[in-house]
Amino acid sequence: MAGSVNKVIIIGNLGADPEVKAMPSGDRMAKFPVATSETWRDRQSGERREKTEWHNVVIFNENLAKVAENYLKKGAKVYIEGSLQTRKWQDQNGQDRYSTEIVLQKYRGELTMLDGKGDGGGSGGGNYGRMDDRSGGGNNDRPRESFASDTLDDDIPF
Amino acid sequence: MAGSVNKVIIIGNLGADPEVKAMPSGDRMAKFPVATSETWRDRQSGERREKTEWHNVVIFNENLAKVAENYLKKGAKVYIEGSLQTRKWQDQNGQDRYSTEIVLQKYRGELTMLDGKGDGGGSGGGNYGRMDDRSGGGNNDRPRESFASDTLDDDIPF
Amino acid sequence: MAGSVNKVIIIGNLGADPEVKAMPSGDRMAKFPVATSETWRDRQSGERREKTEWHNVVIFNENLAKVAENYLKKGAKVYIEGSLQTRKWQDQNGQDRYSTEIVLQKYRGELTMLDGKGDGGGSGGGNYGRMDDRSGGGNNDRPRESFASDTLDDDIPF
Amino acid sequence: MAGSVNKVIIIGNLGADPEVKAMPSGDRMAKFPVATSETWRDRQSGERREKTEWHNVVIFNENLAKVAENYLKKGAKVYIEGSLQTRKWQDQNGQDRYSTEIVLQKYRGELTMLDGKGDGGGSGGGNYGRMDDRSGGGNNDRPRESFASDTLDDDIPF
DNA sequence: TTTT
DNA sequence: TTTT
Repeated sequence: MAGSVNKVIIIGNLGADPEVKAMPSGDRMAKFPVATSETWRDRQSGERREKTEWHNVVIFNENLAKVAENYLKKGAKVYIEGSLQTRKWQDQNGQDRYSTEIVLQKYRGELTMLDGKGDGGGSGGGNYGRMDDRSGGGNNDRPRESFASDTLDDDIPF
Repeated sequence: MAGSVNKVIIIGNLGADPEVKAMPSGDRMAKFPVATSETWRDRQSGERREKTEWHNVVIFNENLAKVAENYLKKGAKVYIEGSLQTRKWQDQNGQDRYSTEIVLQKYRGELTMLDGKGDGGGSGGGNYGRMDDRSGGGNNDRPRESFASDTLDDDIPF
Repeated sequence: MAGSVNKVIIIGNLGADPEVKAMPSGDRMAKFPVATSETWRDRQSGERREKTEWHNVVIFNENLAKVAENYLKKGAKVYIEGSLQTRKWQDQNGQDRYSTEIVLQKYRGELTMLDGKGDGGGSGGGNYGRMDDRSGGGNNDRPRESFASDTLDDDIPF
Repeated sequence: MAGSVNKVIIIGNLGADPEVKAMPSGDRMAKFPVATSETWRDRQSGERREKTEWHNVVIFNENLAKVAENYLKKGAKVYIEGSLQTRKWQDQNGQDRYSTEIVLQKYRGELTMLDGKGDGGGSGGGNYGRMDDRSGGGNNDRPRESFASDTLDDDIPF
């Protein structure tokens, strides 16, 4: 279908440390749950109420998976931009089940840490602020920090 | 949780006519599936491939439900902005199941028709472009078209 | 034009305290600058580089203007969702000038504080997490905290 | 600054054919204006009113610039995702002026055509649906249609 | 299972 | 003028 868009933006907190696995290709992937919630005051009772939504975030992306592995942990607040995918699987009884996930594909999606924890000292220490992966296809073995140099063109006179 | 965001933006086509029902409150709700898809050329085989994702859209909103009822049908292209909600239900065997939906709450979310049906000229021709619901609480029985008058302040000198 | 969307999402830090003014209607408006920036390492020199972008945020919204007045100050990190507007004005020489702003209209837009500063104590203290204004037209004189009760329908069985 | 986001999403119509130029690097860039508008009915007079906003879109991206050159023309409806940049320049009197643009950097941003020109059936019909550029650094001289093969990983078992 |  |  021409002309479609599938985009999810969440800001929330990790409910658990990321699980990181190697995929058959050798690339790593990471998964973690993120909670978003809304609070409001019930009109009738005046009581405070809260509704929490849990999102499964799956990162198929070597570089962002490393970032998740190294910098994210339970409780961290993140900005995540990905797309929705519903995956079909079979339960133990052989019945079809479906899980909807927020997926950051290779070269797609963004992950930004929102905890003001800074860059942890060290000179020239890493800035892992906006971590989207546009490092390009092929072998990009430079450490993650450097690939941001691919994402902004510093030669163009705006 | 303070400081969370839960936002989905999709552009896609309705896979079926909207189902519209009255809720216990008397308000109408509408549901319909929307497909988004991506196409790419397989790197190995050179073949064109496509992956379609289906999204369940649920509108808890009297006015937008009417819009869906009156203007949307199978095949229509729409812009939808809502939030993700995973709903738990029991299947016929009493087992827990989960469905993730894109929900447009009362006073939240946007629905814009993208089919170029336009207003085709003519005076006062209907423009149903951006249909978000901000018609306010309480009884708003004016026809949907007029409630946009609540959403932009025409008195403010920018 | 049917079918258009005009949406800006920024996460950044206030460069100054909000300016709040009363409008002719008596409603308050608020303005403040927000900085976003990107850092990367220059491919040639290996030096760290940074580019900061400044955004003028203008809130035409009694409730969110109050929130800005009471809770935001220079340095605060915020999530802002609004729309782009370019405003024409005349400079001292009578020449046309244009300024582009991120505008949160009445009943439109969102403002979320991302500093983990919490709810500042007090019993049942306010949760000012997601602050979008959907409080409806007409007289809504309840304090800001309560209007969130309009934005989520707690009667609907999901 | 760690943790910032600068994102604009518009759906609107081109006000003119794209201007395409070669940059010093040899890459092409494209520029075009896009209109978004909102209509509403004036609360007092009952008259229909409309406010159109013009956005300058600038594409610093060889592949998307080609797409713009080859497929977009005045009147076309597009989905654009980019970031805000305010550029400083001097007018003929040497006075500083500022222009705010929606910029699609190299390897960043999305451009999707929303005119229902579709692929109209037929085998192998062109699909130019989602055109974001993630083709990677370096020379990517394959025709634009094929670079999408870089953007989705067809080897990963979801 | 997070956070406020 | 922010922030890291």
